[in-house]
Amino acid sequence: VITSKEIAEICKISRGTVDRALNNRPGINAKTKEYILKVAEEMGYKPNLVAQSLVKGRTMTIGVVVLDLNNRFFSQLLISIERKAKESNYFVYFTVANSDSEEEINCINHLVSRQVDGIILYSVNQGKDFLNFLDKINTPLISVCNYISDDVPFIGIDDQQAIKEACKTILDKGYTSIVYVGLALKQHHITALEDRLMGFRKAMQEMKFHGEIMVSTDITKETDLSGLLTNKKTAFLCCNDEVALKLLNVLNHKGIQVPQEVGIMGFDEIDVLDFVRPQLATVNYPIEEVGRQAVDTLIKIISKEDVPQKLILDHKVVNGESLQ
Amino acid sequence: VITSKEIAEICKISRGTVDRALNNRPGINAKTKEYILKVAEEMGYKPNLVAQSLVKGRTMTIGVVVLDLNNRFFSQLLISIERKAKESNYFVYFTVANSDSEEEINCINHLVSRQVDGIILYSVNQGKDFLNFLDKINTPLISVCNYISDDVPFIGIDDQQAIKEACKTILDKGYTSIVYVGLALKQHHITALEDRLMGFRKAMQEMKFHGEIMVSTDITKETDLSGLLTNKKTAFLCCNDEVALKLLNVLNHKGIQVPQEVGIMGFDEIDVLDFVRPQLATVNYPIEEVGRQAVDTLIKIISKEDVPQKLILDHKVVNGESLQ
DNA sequence: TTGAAAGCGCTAACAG
DNA sequence: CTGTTAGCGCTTTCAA
Repeated sequence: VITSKEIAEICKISRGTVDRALNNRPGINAKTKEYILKVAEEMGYKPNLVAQSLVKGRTMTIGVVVLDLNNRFFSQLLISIERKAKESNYFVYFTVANSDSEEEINCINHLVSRQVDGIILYSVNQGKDFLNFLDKINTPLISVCNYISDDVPFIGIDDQQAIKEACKTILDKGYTSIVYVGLALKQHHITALEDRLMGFRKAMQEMKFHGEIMVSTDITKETDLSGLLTNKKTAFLCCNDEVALKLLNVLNHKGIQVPQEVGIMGFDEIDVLDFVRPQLATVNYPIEEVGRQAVDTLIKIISKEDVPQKLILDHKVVNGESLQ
Repeated sequence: VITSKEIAEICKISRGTVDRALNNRPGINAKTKEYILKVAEEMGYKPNLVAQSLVKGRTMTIGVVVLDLNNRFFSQLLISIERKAKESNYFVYFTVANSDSEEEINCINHLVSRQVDGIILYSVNQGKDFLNFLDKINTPLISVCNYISDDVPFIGIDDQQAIKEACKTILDKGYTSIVYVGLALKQHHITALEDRLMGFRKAMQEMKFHGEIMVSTDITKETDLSGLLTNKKTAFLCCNDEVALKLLNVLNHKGIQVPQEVGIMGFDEIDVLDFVRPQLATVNYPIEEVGRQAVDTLIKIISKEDVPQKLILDHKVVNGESLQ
C-alpha cells in the first residue's frame, strides 16, 4: 500500500506534480510524468478513493434502498442499477429495508452519512413527516416504481392503467367472475400496490362489472377462496407475480386446475416466470429500463441538470397459458 | 449539513470536546456533553463516515464480487451477506464481474481503492498469477462456494461428495442410465462446477456404472439430447438448478414428460424451485449460512483473529417429483 | 475536564 | 513546468 505522498518522496519531487502525473492533468513535463507513472506502476499504487472523496466532496457512489430482496423484482432492478452505475463510473451501496419503515429511515440516514451522491428509493414510508425528512437529508434522490409525492422525482409505470388493461384482457377472454388478489403489508402502504387496487376498482366501475377483492398479508394462509364457490368462469388477477405464483401453488395443492377450472394473472413479468408452468399471463414491467433510467436521471440531478419530475414508462399485457 | 467543527464553533468549545460528546468518550463534563448533544440533535448533525474512514483507516465496508446476479443463487447469497453485515455494522459494496476474468480483476481493484475492509469473492479467476494478485492487494479476503487455493480461506460445501450422493439417489431409484449435464463458461473455469463434474466421474467409477456427460455453454441450444435415444430409464443430473430448469423447459418443449419419461435432478435448491412443477429433486446448498459465515469469518480476519482456512458446510439431497 | 495541534491521503490554488 | 500551502471532516495525541 503506497501513497502518492510516498511516491513524491521516492521521486524526490513535490506532491502537486505527482498528482498532475497520476491524474493526467496538464502542466507537467512529459519525462517527469513518465518517470512518476513508472514508479507508481512498479510500486502498485492505487489511489485512495476515500481520501479523494473527502477532498472532492463526492464519493461517486449511489445508494439503493429496497424493501426486500426476496422478491425477484428487486434483484432484477438491482442488477440493472449496478450495471448502469458501473458504466457511469459510479459504485453502488445497497441496503434492504425489510419492509420496515424505521429500518428504511435508518438505511437512508446511513447512506447519507456515507456521503452517497444520490439515492434510489423504493419506499414504504409516505406522508408529510417522511417528505420533510427526505428534504432535510439534502441528498439527490429518486423514487422508483413506488410513487411518493410530486416533490420527489419518480420513475415507473402507470399502475392503474396497466391493471385496467389486465382487467380488459381477462374479460375479453370471457371470464364472468374476476377476483383481485391484493397484498397488504402489516403496517405500511406501498403506493404501487394501492394504485393497482385502485385501478381495479375503477376498471370494474367503468366496465360495470362486479369484481371481488381479496387482500391479505399472505395468500398462502388464505384458505377461503370464496371466489371459487360460484360456478362462473373465474379469473384471479394478482397484484404481482410473486402473489400469483403463491396462489398457483395453493390452487395446485387444492387440486384446482389452472387454467381449466380458474384463470390466473400476475403482474411484473419477473424473470422466473420462464420456469413456471402453466405460463403465467402477466403485465410486463420494464424493470431493466427503470433501473437504467433511475441511474441516468439521478446522475443528472447530481450534476444539477434538469430532469422531468415524472417518467412514466410503457407497460404491456403479456398473454399466457394461465388464462384461457 | 453541519460538521462537528461547526458545532464546536456554535458551542464555543473545542473540536476535541465535541468529539468526546458525539462519540461517547470519557473525560467530559456531563453538562457540556448534554449541551453539545442537544445542539447536534437540533442541527441534524450526521457524522461524515468518509472522513471518519480516512482517519481511522477502515471503512466498515465489505466488498462482494459475484459472477452474475441473474442466477438466483447469487441473489440469495447477497441477501444473506447484506443482512449479516448490517448486524455487524458493516456496509456492503457489491459488484458484478459478469463472468469475465478481467472485469473481476477490475472489480477487486476498485474495491481495494475504495478501501473496503475485506472482500468476499466468488471468483472465475484461478492460477498463480491470480493468487499473486490477491496477495498484493493486501486486503482480507475470503472465497465462497468456489475454491481458489489453500492460501485463500474458503467457505462452501464438499461438491464432489454431494454429487456422489446425488448419483446414489438416482441409481437407488432404479434409473439405468444417467446423464450429467454440465455448464461451461466460454473462457473460464468455475471450481465448484469442475468439482461437481469430477465428483460425477468418480461416483461412476466407484459404482461401476457408465454415465454420460454433456457439457455445454447453454443447454437450451443443445438440441441433441442423445441420452434420450436409449430405451433405458434415464435421469439427467444437472450441475445446478438453473441448468435443470432450462433443461426442464427444453424437455417440455419437446413434449417429453418429466418424470414419466425421464428423470431430472438439480443442484443448489434455489428458492424459485418453490414455484416449479414438477418439484425438482436437488441438493440443498446452505446458501444462507455460507453468507453468514463468510461475513463472520471475514470480520474475524479483519480483526486479526484466527479462522479456519476451510469451512465445509453440510449439504443435503432433496427428493422431488422430478425423479420417480 | 478541556484545548491545541498534527495528521489520515488527496486536491486545488497560487506563487515561483 | 514545479513547489508550497491550505484544507476536506474527523480523531488522537499531548499539554494545560
